[in-house]
Amino acid sequence: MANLLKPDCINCLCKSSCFHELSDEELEFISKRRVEVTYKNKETICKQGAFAPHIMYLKEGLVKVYLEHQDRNLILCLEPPGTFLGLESLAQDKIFHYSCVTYKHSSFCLFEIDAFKELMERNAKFATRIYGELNERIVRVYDRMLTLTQKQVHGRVADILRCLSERIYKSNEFPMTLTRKDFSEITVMSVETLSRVFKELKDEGIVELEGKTVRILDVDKLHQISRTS
Amino acid sequence: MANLLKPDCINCLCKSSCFHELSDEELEFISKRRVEVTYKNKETICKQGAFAPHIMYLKEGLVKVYLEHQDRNLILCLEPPGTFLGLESLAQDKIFHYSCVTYKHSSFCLFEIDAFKELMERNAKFATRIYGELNERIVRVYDRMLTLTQKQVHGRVADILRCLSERIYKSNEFPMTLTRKDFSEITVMSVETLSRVFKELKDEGIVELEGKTVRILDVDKLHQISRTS
DNA sequence: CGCGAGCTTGACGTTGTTCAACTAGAGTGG
DNA sequence: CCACTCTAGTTGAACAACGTCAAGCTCGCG
Repeated sequence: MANLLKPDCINCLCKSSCFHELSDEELEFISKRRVEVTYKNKETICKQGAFAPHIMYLKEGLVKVYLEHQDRNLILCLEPPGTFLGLESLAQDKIFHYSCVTYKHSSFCLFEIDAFKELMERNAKFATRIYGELNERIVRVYDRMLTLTQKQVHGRVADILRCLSERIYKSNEFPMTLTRKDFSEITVMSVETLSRVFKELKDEGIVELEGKTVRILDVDKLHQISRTS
Repeated sequence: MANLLKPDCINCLCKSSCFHELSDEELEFISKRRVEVTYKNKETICKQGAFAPHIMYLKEGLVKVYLEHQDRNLILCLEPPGTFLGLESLAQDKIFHYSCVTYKHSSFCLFEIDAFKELMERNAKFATRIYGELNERIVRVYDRMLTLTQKQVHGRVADILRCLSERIYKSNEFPMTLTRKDFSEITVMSVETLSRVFKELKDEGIVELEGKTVRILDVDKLHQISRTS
């Protein structure tokens, strides 16, 4: 570790805004019950059904959160840096309710689940913030459910492109780290269908998909496709 | 009102178990910021996008929670008595994130949202219980998402029948208060397809659907259909 | 140069929707 | 009490959307 200062939650620059509610004493408490881990691409961060010993905070990278179902998976959402994973395991049974896998090299802070829970019970404002995090996720999942059940293939592809552009990378141009297989899993369609939809989007000049970058050329049309399914 | 005692949260027999965490003083506090309302069948309880002035607690009845999307709706879940509605509006913007409509005559307690929130900040154990309620919902929604995106029509119908039998009515025999239209909306398919699936389930002796009662005759087969899609 | 993974393309099959016709039962008015 | 209407439900046939299968392409890599 190049940094002379032992990293901790007090001085951390990438900590969640939820932690702003904590006193220095509380930050020190949680800092002592925290470890940092990095994962390579395609590594499993947590496994559906396994014990949940910690809450995970994604500092850097990109992960998919998914349910395992027979040979197919259902991707619940993608998560960019700055999000907690495993919050669903706090309340009931300390079992992971989903699996997570990295889409690229990613680093995490892991917090002992009991310490995290204790902090929530001690500090109501912190609890409220965490509540808000979970809440944001649930509202996003509602929306995703709408996309997957009510929209046709074009709308679904448009929605995921918008998600990557607006929520994950916050730019109209972003790297395509996902393979066609990944992307088809997220949009819940076959790779072949995805390929055909991409072709149409390219032909109509709505997106550029050359090499390893995606460029959204016509945001309005993409929105329109998203709306009109 | 036949009851001589003014109804309050302290003596209420159908209050949420979350309220067991509250002191008498806190119960009195929330009781004063509470009203009771009853709705007839098909009445709208809350409207997606509108201000959320209260948290709703379903004492008796049955409601559908759904997102509005163009001319079609996406039903997020059904809720039986004993559940809170509107918890998603606590954290962020005090806007209802979904609409709710009764499926039959239903009665609610409505709690002022700010009072509810204050209670959560004052009493961490109560907050934890409410957190748990939201959490249970999110996990259930994940599962529903799996059903709707990964299973074929037979599996989806089987899942909803199981939901009604196991979670809502807790019996293998229950009244069919839903119309075919309602049911098709829940299972996300056309009424015609639903009709055909019902016919097959009847023909195979798995369920009985005569008149206004549903009787599940072969639970194992229903589970199997649910699993094998 | 050959190999293989990831991607694309076309032909065809499956699933479920749509449209239209028909049926049964409930409610209404004469 | 009966004819009439209306709605909910059922059934069949045509059709659309998407998946599957198979073949071919492209590009990086040994």
